[in-house]
Amino acid sequence: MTPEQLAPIGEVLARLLSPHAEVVLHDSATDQIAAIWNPLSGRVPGDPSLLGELDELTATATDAYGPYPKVLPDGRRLSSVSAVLRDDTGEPKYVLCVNVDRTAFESASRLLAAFAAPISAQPKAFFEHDWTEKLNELVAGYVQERGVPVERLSRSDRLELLSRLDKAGVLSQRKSVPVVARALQVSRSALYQLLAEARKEPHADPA
Amino acid sequence: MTPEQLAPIGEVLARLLSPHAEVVLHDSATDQIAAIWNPLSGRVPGDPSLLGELDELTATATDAYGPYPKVLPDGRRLSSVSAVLRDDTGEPKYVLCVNVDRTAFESASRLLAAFAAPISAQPKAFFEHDWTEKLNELVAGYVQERGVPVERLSRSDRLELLSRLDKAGVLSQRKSVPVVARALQVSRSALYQLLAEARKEPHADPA
DNA sequence: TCCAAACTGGACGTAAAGTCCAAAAGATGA
DNA sequence: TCATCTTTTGGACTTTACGTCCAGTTTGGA
Repeated sequence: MTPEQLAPIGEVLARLLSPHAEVVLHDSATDQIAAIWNPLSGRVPGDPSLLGELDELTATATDAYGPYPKVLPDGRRLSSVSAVLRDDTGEPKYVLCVNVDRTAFESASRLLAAFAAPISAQPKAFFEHDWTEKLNELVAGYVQERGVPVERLSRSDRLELLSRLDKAGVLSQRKSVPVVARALQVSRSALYQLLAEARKEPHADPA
Repeated sequence: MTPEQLAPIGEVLARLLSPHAEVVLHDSATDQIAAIWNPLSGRVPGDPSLLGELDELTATATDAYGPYPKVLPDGRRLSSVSAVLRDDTGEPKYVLCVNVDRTAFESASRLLAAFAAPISAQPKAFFEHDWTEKLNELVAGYVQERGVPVERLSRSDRLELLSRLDKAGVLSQRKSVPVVARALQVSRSALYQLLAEARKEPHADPA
């Protein structure tokens, strides 16, 4: 379990709570900040952790702490939680802290009560109702794009096209496999082979 | 990196955001829920994850996804983020998801815009191609229409709702049956019985 | 309270979904 | 042209999801 492996967690939490929270990963060996996302406190990796009290932590039943209150030098109030992460031997290795700035919520909550307006949302039109239609469109589109009829598409063409179909969800439609195979003019076996390949190497679309 | 080692993170996040969020740890090997804290969705460990292609994930620059929108069967709207956790070899091993119930915030969307706004739908691709969304929308819509929660719908209500779901093509989506059954809160068997009935008597829409 | 209708969990047969392989068909280059 | 490498094919085979069925239990009304 390395900081790199844990990074997605920090990243994702920072995003979820942005801009009202910071996420800090402390290394308990060095007692320094190993990584930090969206720092509210202005700290950077390498800074001392100043959490010292790992001993306190080890006393408790669970490795989850908080939420408990904190205050920043500038007066902002925080809610904080901490998770102790242990290595395979059970030794504490990292401490992950999330600090949420409550000031925004507090002031908001005061103003909130008055406005209780419902929000109507537009259900989007999702997957094509008739997936064969979708299939046809995609195939036709591709063929036109290449100016080559299906039966003369190269292997890599088929790979690319199949990848698109897969991403469009056509293949997660019931009983679609044989139909798709016929559309691409390959055998069912070949389809699965191509599919395995297509899914391995995601043919990055320029998005 | 085991679920046990990661447990404190889940615990701590659930506490921090409680009662407005659930935290789910997916095992990408089995595509099942390894652990869940404060379940809003009623899922339990061992349930299928319904995460889509992990391959898609490998394509991206970062292992952090979201926030993106979701809807629960009961109509609550969620903000979700996901973090992909890899083992030493770089293989995806777990996916940690945090789902925050936004309904409380939505009524204050203006004030809390910063919190609720960054809902740029992006990783559409990686959660199973959105028939679950459709399912949720339809169920939520129906529930709202009747003003009765799912678990108290009458038989004929369920029949009607199921008919809609069927017409919307949800049931011709692979692996959807158990999910739909759970959404309607009936057993798989009962679902098939209802379905047979629904298909016999097309509950004529006035079209 | 009792009955009939409905639901449940599980067993079961079937049909797709996927995997695998040996042989055929195409490519490639000397 | 021949030898070799790659890809495709058809088919056998395993696994997974679908759909049916049934006995036992629950539920909602009369």
